[in-house]
Amino acid sequence: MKVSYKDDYALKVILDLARHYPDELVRIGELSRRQDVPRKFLEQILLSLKNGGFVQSKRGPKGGYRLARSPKEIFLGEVVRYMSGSVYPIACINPVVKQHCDFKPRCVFAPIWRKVGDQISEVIDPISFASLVEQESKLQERFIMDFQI
Amino acid sequence: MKVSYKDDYALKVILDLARHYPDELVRIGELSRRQDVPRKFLEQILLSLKNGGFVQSKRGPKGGYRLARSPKEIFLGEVVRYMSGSVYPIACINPVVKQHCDFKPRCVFAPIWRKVGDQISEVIDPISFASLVEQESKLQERFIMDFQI
DNA sequence: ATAATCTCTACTTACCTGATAGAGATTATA
DNA sequence: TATAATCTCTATCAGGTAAGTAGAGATTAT
Repeated sequence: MKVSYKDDYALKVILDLARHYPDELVRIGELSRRQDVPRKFLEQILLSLKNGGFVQSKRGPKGGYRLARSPKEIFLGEVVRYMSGSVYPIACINPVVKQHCDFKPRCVFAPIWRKVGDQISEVIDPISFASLVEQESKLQERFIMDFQI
Repeated sequence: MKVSYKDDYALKVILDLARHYPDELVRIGELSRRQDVPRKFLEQILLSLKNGGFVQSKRGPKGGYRLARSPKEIFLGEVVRYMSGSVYPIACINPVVKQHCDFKPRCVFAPIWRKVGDQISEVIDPISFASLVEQESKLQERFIMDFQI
């Protein structure tokens, strides 16, 4: 797994939308400004997230984006897997990729990479965007406290 | 972490050398043939592994490569970290890379990626190449058993 | 002296990432 | 119903990285 800029942008944008869930539609322009993502690039990312079933959109004036589901039901693991394709560190392990190495039955590395992928999943699968929003407001509080002291 | 072809080649070659430790010098040509790695590419990889202190070389007729240390003292984690630079999934976490994102103190993702990297380390750090050789011969036995039955 | 080996640096090719461009479709509202 | 604000879609581009190739050079056993 490698978290590219694109993936990182996607996560930040979903987190932003999670903060505004469920009331407001958020325009691409706002997301682009707040999250510091190039606008035209963000358009593509949002399109992809829409196809992935993570966000919904509305066109025209007063249009914008919002999450397709509650932030409680969107998990970091899902999004990462959708954006970056797999959580495994090598292609031969990814079940989607047909590619297989010739020595497979006797390869001592395959089980290790499988385990690595599984460990990654155990970290990121249980984390919901609702929990991240909560986490964030705690960090924010502490930040303000530190500032006042 | 992403295990590229180059990284994968490096691991296979070290495993091959571990099998021949400590007696024999193994020539690039043999390694290239056995591990199915393009010869000129392998030359570069071995040079890099030499600079990393993993292998030693001898030139001239009867020259070749061998491990610089016992396979018991060479661990998967070391080699992966040396070859692919870092075990963390995103650059802002890697302590070597100075790059930092502006929102750092309030970023809820950073601790997650840090944890992912740490989990990866816990999987690959304790695995020695000696244990992989052992593992491999067990697999080989079972393979022959299955074949006879 | 020769041949076999490793050493070093430069180059090439293809693909991927991050980003930009611009025309098109939809919708609120004056 | 005209207009402007929004999302939608596809093409293109620049730069970097991965994978691999090439060839001249250094060392050493015999």
